[in-house]
Amino acid sequence: MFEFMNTIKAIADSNRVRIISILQGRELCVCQIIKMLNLAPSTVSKHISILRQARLIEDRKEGRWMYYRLPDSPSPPAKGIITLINNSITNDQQIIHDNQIMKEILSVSKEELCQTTN
Amino acid sequence: MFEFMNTIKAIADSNRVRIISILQGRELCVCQIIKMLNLAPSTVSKHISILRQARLIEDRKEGRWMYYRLPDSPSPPAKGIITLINNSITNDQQIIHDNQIMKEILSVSKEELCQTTN
DNA sequence: TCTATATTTCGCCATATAACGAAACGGGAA
DNA sequence: TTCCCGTTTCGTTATATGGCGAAATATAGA
Repeated sequence: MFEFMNTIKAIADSNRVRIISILQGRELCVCQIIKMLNLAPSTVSKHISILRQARLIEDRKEGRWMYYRLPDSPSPPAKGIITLINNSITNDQQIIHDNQIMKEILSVSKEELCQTTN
Repeated sequence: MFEFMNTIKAIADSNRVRIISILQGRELCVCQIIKMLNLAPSTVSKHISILRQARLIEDRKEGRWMYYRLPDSPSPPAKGIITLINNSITNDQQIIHDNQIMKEILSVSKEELCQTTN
């Protein structure tokens, strides 16, 4: 029960659902997620730590950059919830918009992107 | 997105997950749910109203009693979440205990049960 | 009508949570 | 080492949430 509730509470925030959604099939660095959500870096970092603690995302460090992705082998609750999110919000306006923004973000080099973020 | 988040937030509380779980395959009146959760009637009523507002439960009034059950035709998010709950916590200690308590509750007539609740 | 009882609503309090900015941390580069 | 920059941690603030008891509501029965 604790693990299940922990996982549910991790996605009981729309910004965290947006992070899970935008990580479908790709890996992103924190500065890209910050740009997408348009929130303060400290706020986004907190959201990410909650998702990671619930094992809904995994990380990889490369130099100064942290990359996040959906787990390669998600736990049963994580798998169920990621599937639920995908099935529930694919046609959502916000999610469609996020994907458009992400296209623009990915068209800019990371060096250029990050210097305007902090 | 709003509907999905509303449904997720509705189950982002373990007492409300316990209500959904104990309503599997049956209809219960409020006093029985109060007994099961061992919380104040006003608290349980609030939990129930949140679940109802999210269309995770339906009600039926019979005299002074309100009966609640899972929806006959749940909305897509409700269906997904109810399934997720069932798959995730069937072997949970708390849920097993709740089912035992519910057996005892159902063995008592409602008249006897409710007079000790309020 | 009046009373009793099941449930809900309201008001309050304590705690949890999301947001921010400032400061700390960690790794690359000068 | 020293500086820079991406990220995280910390402290604060505003709002949301869960809990309770008291009062309101609704209905059955005397």
